[in-house]
Amino acid sequence: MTTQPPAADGRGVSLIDVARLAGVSTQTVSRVTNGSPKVAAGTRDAVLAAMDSLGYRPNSAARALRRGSFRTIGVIVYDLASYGNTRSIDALAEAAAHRGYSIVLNPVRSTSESDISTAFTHLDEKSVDGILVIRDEHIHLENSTQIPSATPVVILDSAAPGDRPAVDADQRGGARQAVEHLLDLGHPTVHMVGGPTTSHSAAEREAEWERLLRAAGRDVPPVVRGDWSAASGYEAGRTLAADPAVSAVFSANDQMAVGLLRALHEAGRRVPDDVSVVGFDDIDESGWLWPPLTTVRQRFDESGRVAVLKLFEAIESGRREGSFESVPTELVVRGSTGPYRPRG
Amino acid sequence: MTTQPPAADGRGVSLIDVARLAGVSTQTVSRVTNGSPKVAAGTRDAVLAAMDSLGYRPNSAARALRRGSFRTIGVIVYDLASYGNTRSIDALAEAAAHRGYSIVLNPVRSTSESDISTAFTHLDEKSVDGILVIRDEHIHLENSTQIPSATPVVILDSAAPGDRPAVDADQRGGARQAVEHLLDLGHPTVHMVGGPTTSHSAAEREAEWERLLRAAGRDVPPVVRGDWSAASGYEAGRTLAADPAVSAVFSANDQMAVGLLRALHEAGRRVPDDVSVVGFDDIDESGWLWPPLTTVRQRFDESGRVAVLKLFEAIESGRREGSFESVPTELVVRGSTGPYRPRG
DNA sequence: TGAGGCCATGTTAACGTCAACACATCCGAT
DNA sequence: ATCGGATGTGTTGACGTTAACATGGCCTCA
Repeated sequence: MTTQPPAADGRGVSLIDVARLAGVSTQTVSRVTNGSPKVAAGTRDAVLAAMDSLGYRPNSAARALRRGSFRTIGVIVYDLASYGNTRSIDALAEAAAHRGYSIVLNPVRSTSESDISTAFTHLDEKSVDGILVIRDEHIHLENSTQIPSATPVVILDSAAPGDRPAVDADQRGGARQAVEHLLDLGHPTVHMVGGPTTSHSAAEREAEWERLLRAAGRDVPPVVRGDWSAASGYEAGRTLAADPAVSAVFSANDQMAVGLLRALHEAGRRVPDDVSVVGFDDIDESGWLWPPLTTVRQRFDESGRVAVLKLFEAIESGRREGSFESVPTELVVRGSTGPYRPRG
Repeated sequence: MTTQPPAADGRGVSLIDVARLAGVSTQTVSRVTNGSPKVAAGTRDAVLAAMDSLGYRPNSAARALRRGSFRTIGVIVYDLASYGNTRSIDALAEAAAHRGYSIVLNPVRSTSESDISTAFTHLDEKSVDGILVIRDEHIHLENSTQIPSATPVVILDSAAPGDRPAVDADQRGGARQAVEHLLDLGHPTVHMVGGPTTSHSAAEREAEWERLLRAAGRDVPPVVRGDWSAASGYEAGRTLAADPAVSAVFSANDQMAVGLLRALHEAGRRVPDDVSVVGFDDIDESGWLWPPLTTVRQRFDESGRVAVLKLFEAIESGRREGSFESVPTELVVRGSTGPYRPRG
């Protein structure tokens, strides 16, 4: 029952100790820990008993050295503190743990080549079995000779260059849900608060928004651009609030929508009576803002899960090229959107 | 310039290859990688050149096996998706990376003994050099024989049992800043939206709130309790909005304050004219809510940094007992608080 | 001029695990 | 009786690195 203190001597208990106590060879002990069928029941029990009384734990460093794999996947993430990324990582870590893998976290500050290379090098040294890159910008892996060709890489949150496997939310589909919802409510057109130009998802959302407006023969007003922050949403909101033609706004994320709502309030434009607002992400607060925010929910956890599965697939199959997988979004209608009412 | 593909054969390049190419012994190469001073400049250059042309990367599994340390610290976190924890982890990872350590992430779902034990066991097998536990509840490490006594543990976010080193924001000080701010504004008393009873920080904030009210000879109204979520804040807000005596509310976190604001809006109680609200945390959105939220800012990044430093200290000194460190908070006054105005 | 010491380098062995092979049994089929 | 083939177990060596010790050359100082 493992209540023993971990052996008087400072060092850990090894296969040898267990083998000695059980009166077998180390190889037999190894077979037991790895669940080999070629062990007699009696022997197995004796070994298990010995392991238990000694409090034996396999040493994964030795294991890793021996088999070249550490049962570990490296995660390179550019903005750990963002809502979605955290969600994805949480789900991803669980999925990985479920398979007996651990996560080595590697937050990267800047986009610079050298930072990325360093991260890859670092992970390579750790003998990770695969690498997951969470990144909403276009990634130049081409230059990264740092990635040993043997290590599979999956990109999360962005289209991947070349033929690498990638996972992303269905940005286009989500934007479509948002824009169609607003058009269905009778709004003559939809204004857009866009994300930063470097962002892949921002570009996708905008492209789809524009495509739909054109397809419906509506005006395509200029994009008011933010940087994802609530502060930038507020700025955008001040601009939009000043324009009486604005009756519906699609914000590329919820945080900017928060600032947007405040700007509209301050300008005396009521939501949703005067202006309807749709966000993107469905962060925790969205449903409890005033008014509660209609938004496009991303299944971040699902993305994380899918990404790990793809990675395992690559690890196991040894294949390096891969397909793109898109995770569906869902429109959540709340109080911030309503039917179009001409000014009067 | 490492543009070479990593050697035609599948396996990695080892010390032996480098040594052979440079015409020295493996030990000398090892000394170079570890920056030993006892290497002649000429030899060092030759070795570096060889490493470079071969694209050599040290194998950390072998290293770990040899020296029993993996230059890795394990992080056990109970709620990865929470704003503060993410911030802390981000800062902590950077501080660790700075010292050449990596982070193994170990999110834990439940509080159950077995879950915790599993996490510890898992990390122990990974030969981590230290463990950081991020947890806002009281932790029963006593029962965890799983922790090898050799591995230092630092607790972040909570008082630690026994004499283990711990780091936490100055919960009491933060609560004091909030309550004193409201009393200074002339409010006869301060109502409180509390966090879950299991939470350490919630308890601290409440205790201080109560202490201050008593010290000032004010009424101590019953705590309206939430679970940190905006949804629960909304519920709490409905209760408080119905009570005309409520003129100032201290919410144990910002998320609940979001829901609280909405409930007050809906009930027609204006903020800050009728009711002042103070939150805790200073999440990204707080400054852009309507009205912008006065709140107590936690320096999550600082907490993370301090925790790693403490851990390194423990790793290096070998000492296991440790002190408690508290990270100061800061009151951020915004639009949600104003002077007391008797109803009328 | 020789003793002592420092310096740069090499040699050996070991960290804990597991794959590959070798070797006993024991079984049933010829 | 003999052989082929399971079945369970032991032996050997290697994964890549580094600590500990060994060596040989050169410098300094008495």
